[in-house]
Amino acid sequence: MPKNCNFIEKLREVGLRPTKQRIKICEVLYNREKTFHFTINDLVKMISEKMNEKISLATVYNTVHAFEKKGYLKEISIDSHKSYFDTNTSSHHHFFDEDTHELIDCDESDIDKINIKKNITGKKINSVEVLVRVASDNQTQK
Amino acid sequence: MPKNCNFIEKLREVGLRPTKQRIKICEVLYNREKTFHFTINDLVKMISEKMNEKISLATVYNTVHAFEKKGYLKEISIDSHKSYFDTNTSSHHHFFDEDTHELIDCDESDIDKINIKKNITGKKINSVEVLVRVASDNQTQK
DNA sequence: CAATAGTTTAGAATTATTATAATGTAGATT
DNA sequence: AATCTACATTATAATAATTCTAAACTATTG
Ligand SMILES: [Mn+2]
Ligand SMILES: [Mn+2]
Ligand SMILES: [Zn+2]
Ligand SMILES: [Zn+2]
Repeated sequence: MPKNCNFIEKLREVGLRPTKQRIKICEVLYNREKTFHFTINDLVKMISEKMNEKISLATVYNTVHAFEKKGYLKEISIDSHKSYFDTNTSSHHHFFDEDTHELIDCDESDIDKINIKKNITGKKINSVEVLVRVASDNQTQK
Repeated sequence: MPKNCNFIEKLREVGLRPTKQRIKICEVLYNREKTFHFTINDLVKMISEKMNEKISLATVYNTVHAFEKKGYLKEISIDSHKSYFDTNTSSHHHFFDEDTHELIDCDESDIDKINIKKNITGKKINSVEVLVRVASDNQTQK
């Protein structure tokens, strides 16, 4: 965790111009110990809270999608009503807390290898991901 | 597959009034051999193609969500840009064809039992579902 | 220091979904 | 069968998320 990660270089490497807005977004997203999950709304709030300047919503959308295309971010679909993004771009599974609507990572090593007996002819498997929906234990004794 | 399924009774059983709109939606959804996946848009098209009368979009939304709440339909999240529904309400897995954006069922029996080693304290598992993303085999030799 | 290609921005446009409120209807009551 | 009432449908308006637009700005190149 270098104090001042060189996001300029990182951005250049993938052909994105290191503008101050993109560097700011990089800082919010990647200048931390652990990966995390966020919605566009979360990100906009984080930026406006942690920084003094405001960034246009369009720029946030554009940059997030540019990062997604470059493989810097991963989009997670759990709730069709919200778009979640993940700074952990590796293939992994999730718990989704239906009480808090929180996403929690689950490493591939936390789940035994998944064996799929069926296959689709002419198609190749790109990813296999598990979504485990969880909820509070005490409200289940109906 | 009775020719004229008694949707009126079915609707009454769960406390929904059997209006002609709901019966029409039932026919489109359940008067077939196999379960299937659809978006609201698909459903509206199906109704207007198969039937002569038009049903208000609001009614389609309301009815689909009423059915979902009653457990007659299940919502599937794969693509945050689209809401898919499933007339197969049992717990099952899916293949998602990234070329055609088509959802294909995968029975629980087609995948070996999934063993989750991690658990979230205080939380109970509600469901474990797998999403297998597939794509054409020949475009993968980049 | 231009010139240029790429970027940001505010605001408009689009799309999906939900809310509203007036009208209609199924089923019960007389 | 006429009337009543709660629930439904409908057209339309409102909202929310996302994308588009086109003008202003800026990082890089020469
Ligand atoms: Mn997207
Ligand atoms: Mn829904
Ligand atoms: Zn994750
Ligand atoms: Zn299905």
